[in-house]
Amino acid sequence: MMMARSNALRDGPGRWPAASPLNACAACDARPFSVCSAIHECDLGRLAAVAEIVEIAPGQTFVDEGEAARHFFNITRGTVKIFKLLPDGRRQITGFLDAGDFLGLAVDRTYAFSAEAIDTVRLCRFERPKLIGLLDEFPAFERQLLKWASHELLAAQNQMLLLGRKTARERVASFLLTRNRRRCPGRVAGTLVSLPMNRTDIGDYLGLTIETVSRTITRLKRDGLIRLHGSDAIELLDPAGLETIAEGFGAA
Amino acid sequence: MMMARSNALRDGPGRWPAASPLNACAACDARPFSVCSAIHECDLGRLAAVAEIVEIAPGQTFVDEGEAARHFFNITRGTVKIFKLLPDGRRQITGFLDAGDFLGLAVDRTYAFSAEAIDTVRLCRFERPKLIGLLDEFPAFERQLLKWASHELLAAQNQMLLLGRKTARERVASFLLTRNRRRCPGRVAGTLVSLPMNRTDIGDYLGLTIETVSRTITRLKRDGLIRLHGSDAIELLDPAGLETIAEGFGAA
DNA sequence: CGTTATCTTGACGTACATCAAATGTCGTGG
DNA sequence: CCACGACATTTGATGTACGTCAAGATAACG
Repeated sequence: MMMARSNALRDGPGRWPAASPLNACAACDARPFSVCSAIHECDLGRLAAVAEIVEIAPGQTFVDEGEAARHFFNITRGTVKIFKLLPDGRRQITGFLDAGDFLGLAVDRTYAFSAEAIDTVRLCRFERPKLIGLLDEFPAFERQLLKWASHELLAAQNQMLLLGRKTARERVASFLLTRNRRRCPGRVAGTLVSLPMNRTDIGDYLGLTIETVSRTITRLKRDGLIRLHGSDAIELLDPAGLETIAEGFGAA
Repeated sequence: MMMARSNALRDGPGRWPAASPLNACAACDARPFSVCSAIHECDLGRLAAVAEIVEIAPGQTFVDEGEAARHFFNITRGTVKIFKLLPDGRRQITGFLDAGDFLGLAVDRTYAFSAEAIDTVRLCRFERPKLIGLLDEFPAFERQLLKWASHELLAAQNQMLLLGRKTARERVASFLLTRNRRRCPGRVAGTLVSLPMNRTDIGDYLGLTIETVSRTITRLKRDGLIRLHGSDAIELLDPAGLETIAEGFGAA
């Protein structure tokens, strides 16, 4: 069984600009690939009016499982981890969210998950009633949100397959490929995967221990499939080979 | 590693009534607890016009992973299993759907899952463009669908926690409780859980083998937590005790 | 350059998988 | 009603992938 981990959160709250300038949304780097893209440029004022820009320090938890759900979030910079805990400290990370990702649907009055910033995160925070009001006003926005939910559901099913039926090697290969497919602002399409999260996080995402993750990465390296650039960036030397492993053909 | 299973599907197609009477939706048993409840009684004709009532024989697959996604579905009777396969036959069941459940969101042009009837299933089938047209027409319907997607997302996160971090005993206890919490038409709220799916399905849902499922059930029985009524119904003798196990307090 | 956290590597244990066989269940037909 | 398969479930014996425990090796940092 797994040990509780040190949840070393910096207790200083992030900066919380009291109000967003009306053009904040227009200037947002993340808008092109976020749900907000559904709102026409000329209506961005309405969106900005209900958005509060918040900066979260690395390691800071900004959503607590079980708390009354008061907000939706849209990540505009950095990476967030979403997780659930068992009483003895076992943890399952159910997703990593990057710039452009929307957060807060998996809720039933109270949050069903916690969320913590991995690096410095900037996000837009929406009070739930206000955002829901916006859905009434902009049907295209609601449609986009439904699309996002579908996308997340698809990812969740893939993750269930991974957690329920894949080997450690298949899990790590899948993880690296999934990470590589993300639009990371400032990264050209290529084979260098940046991993802002640490090995413990990767383990808790893949249903493995840190040791197994480390050993598996070492083995992929030995097999010439990847190369490490520091411990937080991995180059995919043979994406096709990794794909074959990830999809479970290794055992066929 | 897991073996490919006998996918004994009856190849006879189900009955496909050519058209639905206009009052079909008004008479539907599943409407009160399905997404269709968002459409007002007086507009049910519009819904019925795009719904095709289909009956699926036990064991018949009616959605194939990778096929072009042409339909949405709403289950009105029976139980369906949703699953993903790996090339060597390993299978992960990502959900069981009962009357009132909606199916078809986790899609990206092609279906990301397969769906098979467990018992005799009756469902409403909607061509995707037509249902999407209905969303434009009835915003409340779209809202309801977003709510359903959120609900599914929440369930998916719980399942990820189960698959990634729970023991076999915790998984089976969780499964029984989740099954017991469902609205099963014709079942009074109580402690008798009906299991239309077989042990192999349960194993593939919980990320375990059939043998482990069986042994775990036997042990829960020995411990006085459950009692078997045949092999497809289980009585929860101590729901609170099961809850304690399911939530992982056993190891705390 | 120590100090400390993170990552890697090694030795060993275990929960669950695999392989194999017995038992139970149910439909079918004599 | 009972005998007989065919299949699902349970039980048993054994294997193994990954977890746990314990050091080292590296990297981050003042």
